[in-house]
Amino acid sequence: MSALKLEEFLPFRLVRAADAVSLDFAHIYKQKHGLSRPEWRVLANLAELRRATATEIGLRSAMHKTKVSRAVFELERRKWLNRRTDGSDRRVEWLELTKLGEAQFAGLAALARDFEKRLLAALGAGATRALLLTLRKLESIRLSSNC
Amino acid sequence: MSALKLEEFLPFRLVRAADAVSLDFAHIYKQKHGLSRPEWRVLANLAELRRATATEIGLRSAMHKTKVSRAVFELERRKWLNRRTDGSDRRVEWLELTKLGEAQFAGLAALARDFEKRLLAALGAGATRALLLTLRKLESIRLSSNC
DNA sequence: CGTTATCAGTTGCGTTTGTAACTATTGAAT
DNA sequence: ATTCAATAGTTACAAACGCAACTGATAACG
Repeated sequence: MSALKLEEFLPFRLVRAADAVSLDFAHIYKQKHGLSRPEWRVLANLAELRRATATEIGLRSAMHKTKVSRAVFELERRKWLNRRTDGSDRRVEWLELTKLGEAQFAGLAALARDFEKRLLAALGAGATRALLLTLRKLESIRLSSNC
Repeated sequence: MSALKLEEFLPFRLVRAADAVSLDFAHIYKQKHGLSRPEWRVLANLAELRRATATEIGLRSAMHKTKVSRAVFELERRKWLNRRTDGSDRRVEWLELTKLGEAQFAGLAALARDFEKRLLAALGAGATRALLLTLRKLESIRLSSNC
């Protein structure tokens, strides 16, 4: 009657798969550098953007601003990034990696690309492309009526 | 050099999409019944299995046993489920939904199926099937060397 | 201008989480 | 039989989290 097949229910399956894969990868940056996931994300975003604000990073990676704030604080403490207040709007702080931060990231990025390569090999190029497309579609849909 | 395109990096994309979809759905059971995600999961598993142990539920939904333990406690407090110690192995506790629990679940399951239907409509049947298959493949792969 | 709203980012605080240690029970080994 | 390992589940504690309230700064509007 009220049957709901959990194994075919996307919210459930997505979270379980995402947890599995991301925990698997998290093992790399946690083990090797003691980074948390928010810290890894800030690092990766900053490596890609060269220069960004905390808000920007939060938007791109769907992280709460307090998470970003704390991750930035920790990376700054490690001297992996530095912040500079914007000249024309002193609310804004521009973040960028230090030489040290870039170097640390380079090592991690190599591991990430390797991980990526193995995923691609396991799934196949077509399925991977299709997956990325489907994920984008999923993100663009807002189904329940939460504001 | 050390470029890593985050938007094409699966661990990142999977988590972000899963967060979006599951938060979207979580809105339903949080708003309507004040359930947490672990609680919802225990409820759904139990509705499907009719009878299960906490360990079993933890395995099926990849939840830490303390999470399951606390969710079970809360659902028992609400009298949505009851536990009975196994006759031949008194370590094991069999869980099952009460009439109340089943009734509450029935309402939620209807909303879940509706949510599911809208997802299916948005993605298409083929893409949905492909997604589920790909997710299964992802879960079966263990890439990094974490034991 | 002066008031009010808005925005970037931080911090206080209660809640949720995972780790590790614990209880209780059963199975295995000598 | 006695000891040791393994298992189901709970609990204590510290870390991580999100919300709401805050500071400081700019923009918008009368």
